[in-house]
Amino acid sequence: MFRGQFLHKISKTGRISVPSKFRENLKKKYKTKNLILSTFENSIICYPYPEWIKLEAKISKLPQFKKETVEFERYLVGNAHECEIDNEGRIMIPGILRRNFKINNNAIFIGMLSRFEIWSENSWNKNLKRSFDKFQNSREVLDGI
Amino acid sequence: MFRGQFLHKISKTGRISVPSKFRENLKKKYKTKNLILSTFENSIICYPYPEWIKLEAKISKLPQFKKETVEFERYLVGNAHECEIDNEGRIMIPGILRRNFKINNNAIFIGMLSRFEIWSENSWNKNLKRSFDKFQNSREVLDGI
DNA sequence: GCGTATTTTGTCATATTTTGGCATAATATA
DNA sequence: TATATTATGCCAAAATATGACAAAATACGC
Repeated sequence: MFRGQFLHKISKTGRISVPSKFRENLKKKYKTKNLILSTFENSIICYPYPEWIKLEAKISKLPQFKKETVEFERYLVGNAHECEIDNEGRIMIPGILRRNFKINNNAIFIGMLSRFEIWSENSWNKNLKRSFDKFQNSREVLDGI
Repeated sequence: MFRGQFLHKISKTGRISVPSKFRENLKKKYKTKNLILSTFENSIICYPYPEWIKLEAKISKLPQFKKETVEFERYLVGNAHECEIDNEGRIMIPGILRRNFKINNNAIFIGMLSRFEIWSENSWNKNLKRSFDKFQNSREVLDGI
């Protein structure tokens, strides 16, 4: 499970090291060094490759010419970049994602159990504030399960 | 599988390099350098040659005189251009397609699993905004699948 | 606390990918 | 047929990604 929050630096070439705890989980649970980075709200969302494949299997069954499903596919798959963790434990975040999310210096990794997110420090801080306000509501969701 | 998003430049003569990841996939999975480009919504849609052949097989089973299917066929098949990836990894986008989609300087490649799309930067950005609004909803669709 | 091991970061060299330019070939147009 | 337009092949520059190594920072055991 991916848990917790980590602040890491990005190199000029767009490389950033994945938190070692996340790497450990990837290895043990998923037996992979591969991630798919895609986009969700204001962050980059990272799926272990096997998790993403499950998702993709579903997507590939959607109709190819129906407007809504095509838009959805375009969005989700069109933003999905595969990347491999190197020997130093780093990934390269493609330039286009870095630009889209204005991730320059520091980034924040957020564990989300079966996946994790990467935020620019700025938007995380903004988001955090909003989240705190909403938190009171969203926590009640759990009580319903 | 074709995934991700890539911003590339078009030469004055209409050539553009196909993202190397896409080329890799074409080689491994389809063992071809040939694409069929056609039109779909506001973009150029690109099929690996073998995928296009499958599509043609489906299309040929459609009723031959039904208004909607004929129009669809005319649109998709009537705009289809075959093209080959050259030694530098580039294709030539036929002038007629470039003009139709106002693709001048930059173009964006969008991976769509079994195929990919080429957008002018402008219309992609416009489309992106619309999609963003819908995304929150469409993503929840996945939870239901 | 201190020393050791691990993790994260920085830097450099190399390889790959993308782009630009130009000369020639093919095709269309007058 | 001559001319303009468009397409292709080839080479090299520029931009970007990757691999390897080592320094700095952090975590961990005692």
